Amino acid sequence: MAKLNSIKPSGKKEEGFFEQVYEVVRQIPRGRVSSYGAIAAVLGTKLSARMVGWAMNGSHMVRPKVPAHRVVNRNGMLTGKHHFSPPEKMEELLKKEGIRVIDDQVQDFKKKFWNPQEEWS
DNA sequence: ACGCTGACTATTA
DNA sequence: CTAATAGCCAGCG
Repeated sequence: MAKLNSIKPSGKKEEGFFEQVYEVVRQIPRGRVSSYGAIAAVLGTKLSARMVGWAMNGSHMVRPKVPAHRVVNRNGMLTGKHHFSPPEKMEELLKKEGIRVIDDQVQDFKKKFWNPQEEWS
């Protein structure tokens, strides 16, 4: 385990890349899912979707809560489900939203895919 | 200031 | 078809 902290909100306002990601993810409507690459593209870092996922790391403590469970990888796989608490909560939430999740994979992901660029001018 | 890590993505073997 | 590697950007020690 490398660093357990990674992101630490030490009272300082983390204004920047993170808040941007949170905003976009919060725009995701219920019953829809998005991908890191798509969000990254809106932020301008489409070449590095890693930053998006990393930002999500802080989404857990960010207020208001960020629907990170609606964000999956390009394959529709719940790669970040292990970062939830508990991880099974992610697919459970998605299922409740009407999204079919089988084997950590979003069914009809392409159909449920929500493009942030559409809502994000 | 330099280096490392990271919930990804695309390309090459 | 599956597996492995490279590229990417931003924050923290």
